[in-house]
Amino acid sequence: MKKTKILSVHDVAFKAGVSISTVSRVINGAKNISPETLSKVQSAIKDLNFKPNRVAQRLRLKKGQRKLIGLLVPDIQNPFYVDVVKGVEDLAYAQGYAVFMGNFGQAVDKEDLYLDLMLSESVDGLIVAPSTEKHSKIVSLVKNQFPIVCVDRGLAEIESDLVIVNNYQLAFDAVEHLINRGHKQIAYIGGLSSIPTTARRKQGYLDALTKHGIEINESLIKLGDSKHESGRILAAELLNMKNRPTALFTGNNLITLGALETIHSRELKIPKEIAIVGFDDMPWSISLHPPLTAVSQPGYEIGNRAAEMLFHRIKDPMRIPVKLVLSGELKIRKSS
Amino acid sequence: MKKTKILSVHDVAFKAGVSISTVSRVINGAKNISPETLSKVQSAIKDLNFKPNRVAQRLRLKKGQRKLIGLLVPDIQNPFYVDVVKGVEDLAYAQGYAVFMGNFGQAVDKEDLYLDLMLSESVDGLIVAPSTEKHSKIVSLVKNQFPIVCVDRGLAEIESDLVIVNNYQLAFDAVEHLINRGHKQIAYIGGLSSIPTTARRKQGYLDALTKHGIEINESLIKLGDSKHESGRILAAELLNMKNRPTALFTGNNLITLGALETIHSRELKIPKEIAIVGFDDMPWSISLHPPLTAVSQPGYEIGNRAAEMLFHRIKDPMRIPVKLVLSGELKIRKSS
DNA sequence: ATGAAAGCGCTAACAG
DNA sequence: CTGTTAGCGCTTTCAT
Repeated sequence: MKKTKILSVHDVAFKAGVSISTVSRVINGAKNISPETLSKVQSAIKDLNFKPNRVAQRLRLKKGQRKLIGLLVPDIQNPFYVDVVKGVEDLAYAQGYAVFMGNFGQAVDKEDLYLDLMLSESVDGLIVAPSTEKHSKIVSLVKNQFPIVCVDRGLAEIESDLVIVNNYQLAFDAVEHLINRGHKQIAYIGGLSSIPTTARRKQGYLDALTKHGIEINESLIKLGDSKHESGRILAAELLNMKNRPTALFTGNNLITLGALETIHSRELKIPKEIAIVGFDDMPWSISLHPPLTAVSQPGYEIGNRAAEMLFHRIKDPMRIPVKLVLSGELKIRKSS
Repeated sequence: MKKTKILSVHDVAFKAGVSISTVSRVINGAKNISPETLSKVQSAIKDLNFKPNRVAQRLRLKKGQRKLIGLLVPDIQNPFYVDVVKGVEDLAYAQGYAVFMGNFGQAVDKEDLYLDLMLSESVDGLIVAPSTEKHSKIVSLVKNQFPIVCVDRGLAEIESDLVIVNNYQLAFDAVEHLINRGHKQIAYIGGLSSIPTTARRKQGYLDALTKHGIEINESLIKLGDSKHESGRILAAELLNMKNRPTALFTGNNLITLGALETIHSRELKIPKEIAIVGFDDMPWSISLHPPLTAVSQPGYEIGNRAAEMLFHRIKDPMRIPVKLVLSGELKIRKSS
């Protein structure tokens, strides 16, 4: 039950018989230290099991040296973002960075709040999936050269580091695939209309239809909020139509799962009675009934490269913005 | 492109024509402030868009007042923990706490590292799912009255706040259900053997078998590492046996999904040729082929209550430890 | 090669 | 009711 006192450089200095600045020097691997002093201090640190207080360090250190980055994702329930998170976390970890994560669940006020939180925590930089293309806070940060890299979604009217996939083309391919399977009544269930990717994917859907001379039917386009629930409900609306679609193109992971729930609850046969291809692949897509045809995005890779880019930018805040487009893939399985 | 200077209480004080302590007072909602001073300072804060630096605040504040908690989860890829995280985050957010999250991917060294990181970040308390029942660092923290609440897994030889489900009983029920369906060759695919829940669930499995006079067959018990991959491989081993099991009880989410992948790749009919019930339910269990019978744990609730308990403990570090057992439920669907 | 001292931005006595 | 001052634990000149 003994109270573990909180140790400071003073304790180490005392134990090693040196000054606190010397302790600080060995912590930070300064070069001009005599071997004896070095080992004295090192063993004092080890004996005491001393760990420098990161809060104090961060307060003292300046921009770009604090070894902390922020990561702001829209929805941690979405497996795609989980992969992204893992991708950045792994690289950060490997480079000695800690990551402060915030999950804003598509709520704009929460997004802002987290943004403020991270700034107020003095992060060296930020990885963000902006909820809209013109998020003013984020835009002004990049304008002010604050290190930011965007993932999954970019910013309008300003260049920033960015890692994405080609949403438009991927959606186009997915829909064209459906058309090639003979479908003409193809519906699109998208996420929040304010989210850039929603629009891109929708455009891909639209253009694929147009290219093949299929008339756009607005009632076949449903935009919800990117969550499971919304996929479930919107799919139901679609399936309730007198002239209902024969195929569904679902705009993300969670929407797909929600739509699937509706389809199954009505015991519709996939793909006979209703075909479906989803944006975002999942580790268990193959275990679904039937195995799901899906657009696979390299989430882990996205996160990884984003972290890499951020570290570069932290080192050089003025370098020109880099836009990295990673490639996705349509995985054709049995649902289409 | 203008450089946004970093603001401090000084700037606000200057603008409002008061001293920094007054500014600090209004930030912290002190009571003895004249109305005029208050409004002067408030508008200065608003005009400048000043946000106090949390790093400095935390350095200065003492234990229990820093409004930051740490959350350490084993595997963010596991949907169960995602729910827990959300549960914690939502309550923390509502109470004005920030949460520093670490995901250690079952790697003990990473777990330790994150633990150190959070302490060194001066968190007020910690919510942890300890990788083993006798994690020495965690044990010694609770011994030293550091506010900690464990989720999903407890500690041996010491009382601590704890939120769990009755893993033993739930596993027992699941297996008994399989027995009632006529199965005698029931296999168990568990996670890391060092994880407390793995043992509890295994014991439930064992006892259900014994109760019904079914002999334990050690070769039907496979312990892996709690991940998708391991479920896939272990299920394959099981299905390769000459005298293979007719039913699988899978120890968690990811293992279930992995096992399902193997089953489907061999085109085995569920539940005819192989039945399966999994520990952990998922939002899309119903969309699997066939809908999965699963033990449902209230992840969100677990996180929520854990956060609640932590806030209590932070306020009163000496109070007696509380153990909260939430109830789970066997959801019988079509895979068994 | 090492120590003394200033200061990061903030809060909390202590005065008045 | 408000201002002055002393640190929180650390890094970093500036001396020596």
